[in-house]
Amino acid sequence: MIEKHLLKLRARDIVSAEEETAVRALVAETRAIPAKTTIIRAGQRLDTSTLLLDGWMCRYKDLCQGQRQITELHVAGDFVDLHSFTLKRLDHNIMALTPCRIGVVPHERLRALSEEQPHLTRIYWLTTNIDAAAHREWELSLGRRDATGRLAHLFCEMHVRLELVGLARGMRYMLPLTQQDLAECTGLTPVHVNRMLRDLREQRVVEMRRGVVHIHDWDRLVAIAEFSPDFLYLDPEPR
Amino acid sequence: MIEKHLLKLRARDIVSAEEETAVRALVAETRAIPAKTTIIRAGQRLDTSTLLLDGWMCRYKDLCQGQRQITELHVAGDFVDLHSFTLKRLDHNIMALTPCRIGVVPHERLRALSEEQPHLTRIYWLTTNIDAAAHREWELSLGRRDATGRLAHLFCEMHVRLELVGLARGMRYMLPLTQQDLAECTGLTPVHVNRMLRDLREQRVVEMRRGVVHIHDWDRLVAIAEFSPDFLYLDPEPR
DNA sequence: CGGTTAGTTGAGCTGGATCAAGCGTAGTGG
DNA sequence: CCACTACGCTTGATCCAGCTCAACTAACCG
Repeated sequence: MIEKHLLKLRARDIVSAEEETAVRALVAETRAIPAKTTIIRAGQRLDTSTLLLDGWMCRYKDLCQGQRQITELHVAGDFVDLHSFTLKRLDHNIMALTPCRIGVVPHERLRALSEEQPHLTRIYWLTTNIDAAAHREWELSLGRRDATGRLAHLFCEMHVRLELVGLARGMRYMLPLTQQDLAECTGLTPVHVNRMLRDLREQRVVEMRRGVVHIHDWDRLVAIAEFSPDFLYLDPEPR
Repeated sequence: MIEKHLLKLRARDIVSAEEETAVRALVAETRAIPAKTTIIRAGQRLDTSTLLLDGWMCRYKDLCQGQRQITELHVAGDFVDLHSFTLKRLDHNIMALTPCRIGVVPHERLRALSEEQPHLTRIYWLTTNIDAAAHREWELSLGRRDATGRLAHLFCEMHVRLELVGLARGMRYMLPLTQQDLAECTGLTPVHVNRMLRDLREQRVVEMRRGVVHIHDWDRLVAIAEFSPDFLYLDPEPR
């Protein structure tokens, strides 16, 4: 099930057979996580990182009156907190949105990798930089796109990312988020998310029902979102 | 003038004398940049990175109707686009806000460093992860803080970051941004920024006049911003 | 079949946007 | 030295996208 992770890496650079072996050797154990569990809290000291093998997770931050902002979504194949290897503690929480299977990667293995595998280290460095690019794209959404644009952009982004790991079937994919979750991604209220989803549905652009997104008109969706996949860095290049 | 950069690194980990030599050897040439110049455009292929020695720069993204979002501010000592080493081209533009002096760092030197200096590589990886943490904090601002909170948070963040490199004098520091620039950082309009600055001034919390920020009441400012410096990772730890 | 959670809709409100005008000051050129 | 210009700051009036509050409905589940 680490296959999805390898698909992600290979979309960005060549991974040799030996490197693949090194990647496979990272995971010390796998674990099941129930839905709606916060597995990592901000500030907590960490000595392992989490590779998401199956399910959906998110990073989020809270303000003291309970307002929550989800800063990134994670799908199977994502290294959810690879950055904790250098940061040692996180500035955000990590929560399972659905039941998940994770691979636990001890930091000492990453450290050994960083001493012995400079190329693979650059690839992993790259993946954290791609995470940051997604954060920037979300900053643009939150700061400058209107409500419909934010939702449309999220649907575009997730379509491309899921297709990459084989989790989209044509113009349809699973997105097991509630409207509350979508609101926390987009900086809106659940009520307004609901209305904007209705608009998009009535315009026959996208439809989201019981955790399934169905894109009726990709071009219109891209136009509404002003979506460009550049920030996902999907052209493999030697690093 | 690379001293400020070393101050930043040493706030996060121990940098040995040899490593310091390696850092100093990164800069191939220095260059002066006039104010209001976009030095790097999204998509452009890069083979050098930019170390900001003096002045102010920002990363920004545009939507097609001209709405602009600044995604991060940079001060002297920051490695403005270290991430271009692994990304090869950026998803955002980089602009000088003031006249700047920069150090040009060829990617081949970073590549050699990544082959020969695993510890320093981890430190630089860390600094790009701290950049990402700042992006997350801005996502929280843009998504969930109100206009006053966003401005207050920006003033807190810049105070801490400037103090670190010796650019704050007590509760006063230079912030050479126009109200238009502040609006592009905070996802607001210049008019609304102006009004919220007036509020903060009349409440005797902060004052910003002709590019100088003067904090009258740090505790109130922190409370309005719900500011915590955790996302800046200022406790040095071995990586 | 009753309880719980998520989605839907309506009515009214408000934070921040928009539009427009005026002001202060630094530079520029005559 | 003053007129002129340009740019950034300030303020007022009005508008609207998205929020709040509240009630209702649909789906799921033990």
